[in-house]
Amino acid sequence: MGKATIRDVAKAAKVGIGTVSRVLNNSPKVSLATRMRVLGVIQNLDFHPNNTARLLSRKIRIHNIGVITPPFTNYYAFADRLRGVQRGLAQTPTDYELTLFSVSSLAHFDDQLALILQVRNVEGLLIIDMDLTEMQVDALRQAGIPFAGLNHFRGRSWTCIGTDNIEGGQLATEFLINLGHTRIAYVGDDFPPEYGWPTGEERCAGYKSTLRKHGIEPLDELIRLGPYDYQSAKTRTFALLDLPEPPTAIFAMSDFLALGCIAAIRQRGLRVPEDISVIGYDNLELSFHTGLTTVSQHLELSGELGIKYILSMHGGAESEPAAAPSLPPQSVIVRYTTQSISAA
Amino acid sequence: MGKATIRDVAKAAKVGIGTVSRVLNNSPKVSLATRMRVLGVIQNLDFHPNNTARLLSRKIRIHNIGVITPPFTNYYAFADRLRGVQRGLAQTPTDYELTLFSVSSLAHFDDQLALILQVRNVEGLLIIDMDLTEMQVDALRQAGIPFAGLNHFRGRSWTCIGTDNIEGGQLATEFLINLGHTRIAYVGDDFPPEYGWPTGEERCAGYKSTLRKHGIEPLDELIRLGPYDYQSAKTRTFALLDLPEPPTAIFAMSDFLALGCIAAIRQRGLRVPEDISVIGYDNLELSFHTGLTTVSQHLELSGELGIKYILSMHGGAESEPAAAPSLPPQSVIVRYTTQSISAA
DNA sequence: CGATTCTGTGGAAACGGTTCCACAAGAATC
DNA sequence: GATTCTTGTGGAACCGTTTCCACAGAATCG
Repeated sequence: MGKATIRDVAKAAKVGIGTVSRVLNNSPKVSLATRMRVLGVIQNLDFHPNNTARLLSRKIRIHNIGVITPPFTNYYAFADRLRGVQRGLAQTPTDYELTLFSVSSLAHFDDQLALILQVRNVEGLLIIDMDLTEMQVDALRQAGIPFAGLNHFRGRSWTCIGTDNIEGGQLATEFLINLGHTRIAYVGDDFPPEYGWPTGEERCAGYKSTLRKHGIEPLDELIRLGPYDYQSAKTRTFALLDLPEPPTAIFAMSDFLALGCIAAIRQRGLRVPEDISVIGYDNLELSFHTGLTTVSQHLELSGELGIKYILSMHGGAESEPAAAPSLPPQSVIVRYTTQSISAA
Repeated sequence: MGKATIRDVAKAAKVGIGTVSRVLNNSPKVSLATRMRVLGVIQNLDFHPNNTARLLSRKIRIHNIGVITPPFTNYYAFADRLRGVQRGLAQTPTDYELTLFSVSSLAHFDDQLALILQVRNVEGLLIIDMDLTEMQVDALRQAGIPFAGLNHFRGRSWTCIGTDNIEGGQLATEFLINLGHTRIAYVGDDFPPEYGWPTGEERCAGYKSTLRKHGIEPLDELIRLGPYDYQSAKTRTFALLDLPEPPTAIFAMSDFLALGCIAAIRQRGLRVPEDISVIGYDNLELSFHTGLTTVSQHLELSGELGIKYILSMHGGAESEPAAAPSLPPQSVIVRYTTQSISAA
């Protein structure tokens, strides 16, 4: 059922297949009577034309690039990357389309990837903020689909376009230390996080190593890990504020969580940055508007470079992949949520 | 050229087409020597398999819904809507994919639409923040593609999922008047705006009618129209502040512009809301984080209802379109950028 | 009234892959 | 040495449309 073809329709309406096709395409050369009869049969049989056959017959080739997107928390980080992808695509005069696959869990990601591999309806793949297993990488290579991750993970054998998270963690921590802070808390996600990406772990490692470099021992009570959401970041910040000796600065693993921290601090009647400094990570467009000090990781640019990389791969020889594009160095964008401890 | 088929490859490699297909699909039942020879020929001829033929032959049917997105200003409004679309799709257990078409100008929009109609690679269409001409509507209906606009325009013959902009304009203005303001400025886009949507015009109409209802004559010097961008909103706000008698409140046509207004006011050393109140329109997630008072227009929900509407259309009879879903009434979300004039 | 156009219509061939059956030739088995 | 099994291969048939050519019958024309 539901598998009616144009031939079934033709038979049922006692016309030729050409006539059915003409009706479907609103060709004027069909008499009204015939047209009505055919349309009736189409309704009856619940016939839906198969677009694949249509495209094949018309010799239309469609090219599209898949974009795999993580679940919905921190949507703006994804949005900033996607904007870059669209911008990059618009700058290249090609007829590629963008197909969005959204993923609701790690298992679902695996399914989606398997489906994409099987159907192969995509000539390139951009994977936002998710990690790949070696098996998945092999499968992708096998299938000859150019792909890149939009993010950065250390030591991966595949192209990741993003900035180094350990370095970024060091940068943020160094910045706070230079401001005179020594009691610096870290608010981030669990290890291993739900979606298997080591981003938070790396940023935290950068935080710890920098503290040690300056002779400060990282304290467990100042490192608050948990689910990656706004509410939870608030809760963990409250816990920090309840400490006998609260931190004077917080490094949040992302701007999204940083906003949760700030909300919690203000809710307690404390001021940012006068009482506590907060630095985030991402430099979302959102963070410009909220005046958040943060580490810029060139989200939008990563999307733009990513799509261009994919497009460059597809034209030519797949044996020698184009050099992975690299982003400019990340840096601390100083705004209004951090200040020197001596100024307090 | 570039049009090599599997048969060309077979001929050139002196093998059967079945063998070529087996090489392409990594079937184990091909001897190494043959495989290498075929791969060589594939490289030589620059052969790329036609995926449409593949899908047809494998009897795989792909269903996708197109999403047309406006240019890149105010990307977060689009992102909030898109998030709703993805959420709605995830809630429905179907195998639809989402294809993104981005549009860079009105002419480009027309081209894109024509292309979509011609190729018909899409079984439903969600049009974000763009208006359609009657011709375009007819063409879409003709093609039998269910579609909906994510926004709201008065008196359109097609389904628009959004909240009424005149009402919203009234709501915002009424709110400011109730706070005691009488010198209320409006900052919005040009009429007719670049992309042909009357959103700004309608909001401004609501603003004017509400002023008049309260016996206040709208003043040209307080109505500042111009390009839809952040910088320009700042410039226009500076002009308002330079007036002999500046406004005590500003109604910005969108949260995005409102943030520009606020930035300008603060840059002059004035305070929001103590010196000037600002209300926006949209209730982006961003606006929650910036503490902006605004009119909620249920952006995310519009996406969710939109995709569900499209999906419901496609299953059943196209003759009787499902009732267009309607959003809950909009309301003013009071945050921290507005206050009573007497409190100053 | 026969020749010519026009209007609808039927259906074979084509689009470019996959799949399945047939089969050759060498290897393994008895 | 005859039989069976295995491995690799060739190519027809098929997927579901569009398109083009052929053609019947009605209308128009000289």
